Amino acid sequence: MQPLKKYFTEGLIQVAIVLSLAGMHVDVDPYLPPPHNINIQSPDLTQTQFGKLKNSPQGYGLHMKSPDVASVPAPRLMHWVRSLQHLNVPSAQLEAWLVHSESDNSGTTLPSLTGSWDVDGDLVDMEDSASLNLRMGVGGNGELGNDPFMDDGGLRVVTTHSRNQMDSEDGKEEVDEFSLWRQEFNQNMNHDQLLQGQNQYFSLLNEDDEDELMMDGWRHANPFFNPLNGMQEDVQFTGLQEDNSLSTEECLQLLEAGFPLGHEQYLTDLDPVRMDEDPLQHHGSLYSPLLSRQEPVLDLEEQWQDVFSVLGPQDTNADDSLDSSHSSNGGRSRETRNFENPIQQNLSFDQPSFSRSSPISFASETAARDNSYNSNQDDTSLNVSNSSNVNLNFNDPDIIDFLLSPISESSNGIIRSFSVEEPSQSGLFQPLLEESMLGENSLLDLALHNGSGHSEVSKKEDQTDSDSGLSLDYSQSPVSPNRSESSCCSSSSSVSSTFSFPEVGAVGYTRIKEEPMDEEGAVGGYTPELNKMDYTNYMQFQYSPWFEHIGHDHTYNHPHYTNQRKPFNEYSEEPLEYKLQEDLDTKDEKRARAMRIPFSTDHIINLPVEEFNELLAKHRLSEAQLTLIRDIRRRGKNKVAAQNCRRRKIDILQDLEHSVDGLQRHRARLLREKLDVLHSVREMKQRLNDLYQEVRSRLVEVERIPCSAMDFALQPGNDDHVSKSRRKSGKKQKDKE
DNA sequence: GAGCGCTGTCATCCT
DNA sequence: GCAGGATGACAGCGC
Repeated sequence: MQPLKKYFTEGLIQVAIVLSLAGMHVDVDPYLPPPHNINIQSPDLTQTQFGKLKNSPQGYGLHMKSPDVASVPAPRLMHWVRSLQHLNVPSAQLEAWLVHSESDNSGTTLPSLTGSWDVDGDLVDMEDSASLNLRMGVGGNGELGNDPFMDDGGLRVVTTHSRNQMDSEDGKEEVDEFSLWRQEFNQNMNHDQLLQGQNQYFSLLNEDDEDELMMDGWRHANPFFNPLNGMQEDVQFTGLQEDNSLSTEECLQLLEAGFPLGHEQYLTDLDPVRMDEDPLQHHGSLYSPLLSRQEPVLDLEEQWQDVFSVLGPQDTNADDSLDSSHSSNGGRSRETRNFENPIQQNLSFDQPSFSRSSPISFASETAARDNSYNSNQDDTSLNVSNSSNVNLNFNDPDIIDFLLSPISESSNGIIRSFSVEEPSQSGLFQPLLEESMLGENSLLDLALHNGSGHSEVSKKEDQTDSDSGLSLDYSQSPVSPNRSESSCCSSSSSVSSTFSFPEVGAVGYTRIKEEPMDEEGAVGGYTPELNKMDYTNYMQFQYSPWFEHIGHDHTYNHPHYTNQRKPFNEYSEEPLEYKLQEDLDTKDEKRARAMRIPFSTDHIINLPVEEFNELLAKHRLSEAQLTLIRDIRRRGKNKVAAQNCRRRKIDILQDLEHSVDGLQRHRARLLREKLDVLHSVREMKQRLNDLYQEVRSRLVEVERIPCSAMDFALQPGNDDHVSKSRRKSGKKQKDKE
């Protein structure tokens, strides 16, 4: 049995270390020796030290090397080992340290302070708030993770003690030392490792895919993130007073009598193995109804991303908060897991979670690992939940009923430090929300206004789009470089018979879209292929998802758009003699007539090179005539090219206008979605605040706990700040007593 | 007459 | 090297 024990315990430690190094927090405290003579690699020393501790009256449950370990069946150990794989921690949690009781009814509890404890209720270890915050915020909840040695297969006794009581205890130095060592270990190892993972995650945040993943996972897990100040709204439910506690009986009564089965499962039936077996059966109820489950994931993700993208500089804070929360969960790898499976993330009860990543979490300060509720043991307090991944839906009336359920006066237990580390959102968030929404409303109005301004353009484009599908036969273009010589004359004839040119002179490129075109695509020098070649980036942008592509005609070299004032058949069917057209003479025509050029300018310009050369060869022309003919041809072609160029330029501008129009519409839509999201967030915060007030009032009424409204106000700031405040308030309370 | 848009032309580069 | 397309620049023209 001893080898088996050694095998499993060492294996667990190794697995935990490996997972921790991988950025996943695993509470290895119970597996490690006290601070003195630390030799992690020496299980013998560890066993010795903890065996020493175990022998002490306070050593109960402290060390995994205790004989309890040996008594743990191997399959269960294997369960624990396997449970280490489940590191998904939801971000949206409400953490609370609800119930601690002691068998001897001496139980005084400290507000949500973690610590070692003994079964007799004697103080073993106590950590101050700072330590608690460290643990809870950066991974201290690992103590609430799986701890096989805290698992006796049944109910867990969760006891906390005031520091005063702790100080009054004698013979606890050794245990205190161990406590300090654990604290240091958490700080030096877990915290550093987690920070390292956090930094690694920070370094990856600039990547778009990471942002998407982050947003995706966070969107599911953190509906209470404040997009305005970018702060994770750390909300912790902690006790109000130190000298009150919620008795185990009361908790059991709560569960037995009124607490709904579903939530009872949340709070008690948290066997990781069972959850692992069928996590999906829980996920539905674990999701916050504040977020529409029916809304497509991509839609929500898009909205969240849009919101954060619009928030601008606040994104940094948001990222910080996110990073803090996520990194506290162990780094990137863990984040990826969470994002990949937000459901599992909400269902992984066997892994520690952290308050910073848990804006609203509901966790009990318990050392129990199986989170099971065993009513057969009467000397234990209710392990309300594992600190991990128990999400309470505060819109759920069952949850509210549970929180507001009467607490027996005979109870020696109490919900302790029931404060919320966030000021009333109506006070803090509301102005920010209003300001943000106001600003974005202005942006929205502006965007809509701009969009309307471009609507005319869109209409024009839409109208022109009706013509966009028409184009001319490419092969029929007289200026087409691909046009075969054999088809030149015949095709030109057909073209000339098909089209008429009302305008004299060059056809204006601004009128290009007013003419019908065939469906054969672009013609001439400016082909779609050329367009793609020349404007690759533009076309890529044009075909972007949000860009409503409107086809444009680029058939600039179509004969219709060329400077053809005469039918093509005039030179193809008639003799090549110069035909005087006094009314239509251009400068070149006049020059040609003056030089007695025997061809029309159209022939000179539009004939293919070979035919043109043949034409020149057939006639005996002087050098001046030849030069003039070549100049006419060059200018004519250049004129057409210039027209095409200008036409193309206009089309590009129109396309850009369309792109701007489409982007503005897209932006307006995003702003509307953002407003919707902000509205939802505000509603959620308001509901949460109302719930806080209800809880406070109920506590005042039932428990007669004097507490100020500030104790139930959401207060911003880091955990340390709130914890210090809590600690100070606790001292004040003691002083009053 | 100035301003503006359209057009033609030239020069240049590139294919 | 030639032909021709593309394009910026300039000028002319008409409104």
